[in-house]
Amino acid sequence: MSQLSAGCIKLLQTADPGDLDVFNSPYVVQFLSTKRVGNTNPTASGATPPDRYRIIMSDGTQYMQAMLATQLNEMVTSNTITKNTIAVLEKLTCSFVQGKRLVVVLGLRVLEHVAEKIGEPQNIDAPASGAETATPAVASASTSVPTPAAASVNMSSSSRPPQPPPKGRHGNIYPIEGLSPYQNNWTIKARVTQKSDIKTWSNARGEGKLFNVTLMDDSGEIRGTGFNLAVDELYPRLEEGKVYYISKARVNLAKKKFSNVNNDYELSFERNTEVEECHEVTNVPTIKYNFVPLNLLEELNKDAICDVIGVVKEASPVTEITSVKQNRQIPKRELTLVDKSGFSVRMTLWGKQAEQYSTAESSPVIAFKGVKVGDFGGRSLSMYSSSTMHVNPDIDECFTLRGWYDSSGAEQTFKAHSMSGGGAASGAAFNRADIRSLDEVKQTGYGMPEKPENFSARATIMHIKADNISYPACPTQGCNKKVLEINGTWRCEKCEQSYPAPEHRYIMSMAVADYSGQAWLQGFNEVGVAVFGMTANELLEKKERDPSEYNAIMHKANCHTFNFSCRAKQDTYNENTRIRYGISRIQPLNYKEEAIAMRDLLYSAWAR
DNA sequence: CCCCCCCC
Repeated sequence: MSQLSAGCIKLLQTADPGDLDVFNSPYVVQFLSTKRVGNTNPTASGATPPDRYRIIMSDGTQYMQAMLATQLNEMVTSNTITKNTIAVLEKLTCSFVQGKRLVVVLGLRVLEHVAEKIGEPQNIDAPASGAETATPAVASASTSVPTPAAASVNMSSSSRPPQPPPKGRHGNIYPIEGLSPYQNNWTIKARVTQKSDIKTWSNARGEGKLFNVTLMDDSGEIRGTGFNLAVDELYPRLEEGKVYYISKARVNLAKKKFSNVNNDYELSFERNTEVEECHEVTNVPTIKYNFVPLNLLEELNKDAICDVIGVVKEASPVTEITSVKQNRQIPKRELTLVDKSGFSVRMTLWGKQAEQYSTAESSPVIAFKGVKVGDFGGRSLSMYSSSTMHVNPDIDECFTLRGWYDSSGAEQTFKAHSMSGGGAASGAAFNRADIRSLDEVKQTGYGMPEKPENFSARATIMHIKADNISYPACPTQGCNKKVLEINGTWRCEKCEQSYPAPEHRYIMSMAVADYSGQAWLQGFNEVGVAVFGMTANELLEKKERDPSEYNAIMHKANCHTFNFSCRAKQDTYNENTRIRYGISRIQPLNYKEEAIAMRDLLYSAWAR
């Protein structure tokens, strides 16, 4: 029988995600289970997303969860890998986002099938205390704790500063990790991996301007900030991507909650701070990425920070939004990114990033570091001012994507993260672990202060409003506009066309209840299709043919329980302000799935 | 000395 790579699970669970030596080593593991997860599509809205498999792999001592890349799904469906299969992992990727490590198996080779589990492996996750609190912002964690192995992959040498002692004035080259307020007379040799816009502020304590940079060497990274005069002096001189000797800056304690740079300290550039460009750039790593494939974005939590790379399929013009909170106009631009996973996702650029984005090249590959995961339309991405984007970076992933897109990707259609393709409905994915009771939603004023809020609920239909259950809509794909009958044809004002017949679309208003109370939920076409199991055209036809059958269908729709993703939004109509609850997703209960989730919940409670 | 990261 094959020898499992004892200890590899611990390595995979603890290594720096950028440590290629760890994640490309040929570990021998045993699969304890393969489980299909997520993503059934009950609204009959068309394409089904690819299945994904979560696997449990063991080294005989410990086991951990991982995802199987979708291109390996066939190994599960064909039973090439099953429970107890022993295989060599040939390629893995690892992302680490908000305390949640995501290991994806990209390549493996089956060695043998055995009858039983080897050893008594323990769940490596079980006692993981402090996982959430460890590193709030993780994209940076990987860059800031490089192991020597990881550094050597990026650079020609794995040696660390301070050595060899550089010639001339830059005697004491310190590693960034070694900086503290107790050190003086240091010099760092670091690459600017990120430079912000110049920001101005004005508050009770005064006003001014500032900028920040992220500085990185192969020991770690640190944030540097320049205020006022230092902006004038240094902002033009520090360029993203270049390497500098920096000395005589002040080392302050970092306020961690405001920074996703993993360092206890940060630099403040002062009047006498010295900055000199360095042209001899060995030992100074370039940005390291932990790319999350676009199809796996829904594995990440809202507000997680991650790295992605994709082809820009579309780029909107710059528009301006009005930030209510800040009372100012902010330029923004939307990009649509796609990748080989077959998914597309929207990426929002802000401010200068939005304005300066070049549309000269039609479908560039762009690598993003440190972007925020949002839940608009299922999943969306947004840049922070600390995020970076690199167009056509000189890295393997970029070349791979370029080749794929030019040979086939450009012709492909892509799956969006949203269930409701129409765009009218939007909202977060259903989150079983975070179901709200209807009473809580009402009592705590979800959606109250003008800001729409998403929540998940599990509720049972009590009553469906029978009048105005649908409207005649434009049959043009994606239009959905109400059409008017004029002389026997149906006119769409938006498309400026007439059609022989409309396509009826549901506008559902229904009372639902859970153990805590009831609420009225509003839903569009997908909701009606899910509830009645037929299109609005079909339902109307039945109504006209046999009203009693229609009544029976309406009646039968009651008392069914669904998982809902809802959006609470304040709404004023006829001078009445109230909160309306829109359904962005509706899923019939899958009792097997629910039972498994409850079992897992019991197990996890028991494991603690 | 900022620390907001926005909108649909």
